[in-house]
Amino acid sequence: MFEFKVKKVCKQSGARIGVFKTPHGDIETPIFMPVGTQATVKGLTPEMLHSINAQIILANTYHLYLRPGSDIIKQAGGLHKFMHWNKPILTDSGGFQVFSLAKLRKITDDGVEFSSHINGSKHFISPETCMKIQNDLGADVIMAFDECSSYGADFKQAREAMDRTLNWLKRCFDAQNNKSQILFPIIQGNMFKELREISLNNSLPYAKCGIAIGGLSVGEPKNVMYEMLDFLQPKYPVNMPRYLMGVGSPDCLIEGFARGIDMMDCVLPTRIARNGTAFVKNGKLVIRNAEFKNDFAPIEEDCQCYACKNFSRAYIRHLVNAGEMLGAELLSIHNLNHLLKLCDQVKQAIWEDRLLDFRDKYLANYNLIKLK
RNA sequence: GGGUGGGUUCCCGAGUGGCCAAAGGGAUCAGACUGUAAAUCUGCCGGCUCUGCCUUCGAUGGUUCGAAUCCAUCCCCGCCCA
Repeated sequence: MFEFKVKKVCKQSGARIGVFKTPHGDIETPIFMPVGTQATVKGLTPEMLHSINAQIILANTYHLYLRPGSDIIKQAGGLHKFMHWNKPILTDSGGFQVFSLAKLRKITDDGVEFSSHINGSKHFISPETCMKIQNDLGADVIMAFDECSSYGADFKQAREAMDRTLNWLKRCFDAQNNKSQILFPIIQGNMFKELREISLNNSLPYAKCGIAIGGLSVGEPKNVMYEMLDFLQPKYPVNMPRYLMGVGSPDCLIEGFARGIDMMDCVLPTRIARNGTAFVKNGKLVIRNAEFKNDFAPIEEDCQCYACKNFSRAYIRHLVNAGEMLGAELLSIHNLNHLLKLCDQVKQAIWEDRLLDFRDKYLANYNLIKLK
């Protein structure tokens, strides 16, 4: 039911164009995946997501398990039906929440005991229960339950988290027998190449059609992340998608794809949208700032998204500053569209074997916004 | 006309002799945000030649070593009575 075909490898970088076949449709890679943690990409209806050509979205095991409960979603007929999204879905395992909600949990080899961030209630998630929850949710791609060590962790801590992740991976693999879902292992190992390599090699037996790189973009300098991706690039199997988790600023997207990554996700476009910022080709515009109060041009002149075709910076700034939800919505549409269009440009550059030229040109203009 | 409550830094509002350039909130302005505890958070928010100085709490004058705070007069505003 799952298959990945590489259709083109960029001679300049090794970046790939591929098609990832899933039960809910084909995904053309490289692709950016909007994040919809709580079974909704905040502010956008599925129709809006279709209109910007979103191909696959994320949802989150931890959050949906706590609320409304995976039983409810199972009862609804699965996530796709529940949220009216008929294209592919990927559910993250909750491993990242174990990391980001660190104060609320206790990790043992068996699993993670944690207090709900919503009401403090006690819960326990093991690799097995994580798989059960993700089975109930019914996403196409499901993620292994992993432990993400924090940036700055020493070798021993990183090693422990990596070992545990591998140990848990085997258990996830054994517990997962739903043929309509594909399990992605997650490579950990913090900033230690040696550990990353061990993690990758030991994950491969369980990687049937996809593998993920976790634990990056957790505070380290970008160069450190790029170096790690460079290190890993020649080591992945060719015939499966590679998913770099949680990375998605425009520059990182290009740099990641250039290093052979096929899929990325990130909350950044929708989060900064809600906080009044728009991606544009040379960086970002803090649209809530005073300089836009009488700027009646669209966010981006040549952008074809709904927000840019119909509304001005001044209007969107007004909405954002007035706390009107439409402001966040329009910026979210724009930002997601911006990243998805960037994927198209990357794809085009790969076809034409000029991805590194494209990257260099893009980065030369990035962060060079000087409007006034 | 009589009585009464009140006028505080852009707004609301605390402060009733020194620890007050003045709590708190809002607005404004700016910054951050990368597998979403985020429509959140942070900073700034009288001026300057900025570890100090200057101007400010309706106005003016006074008491005091010292006043947004006490006294006097005046000017506004709210409420009650006539």
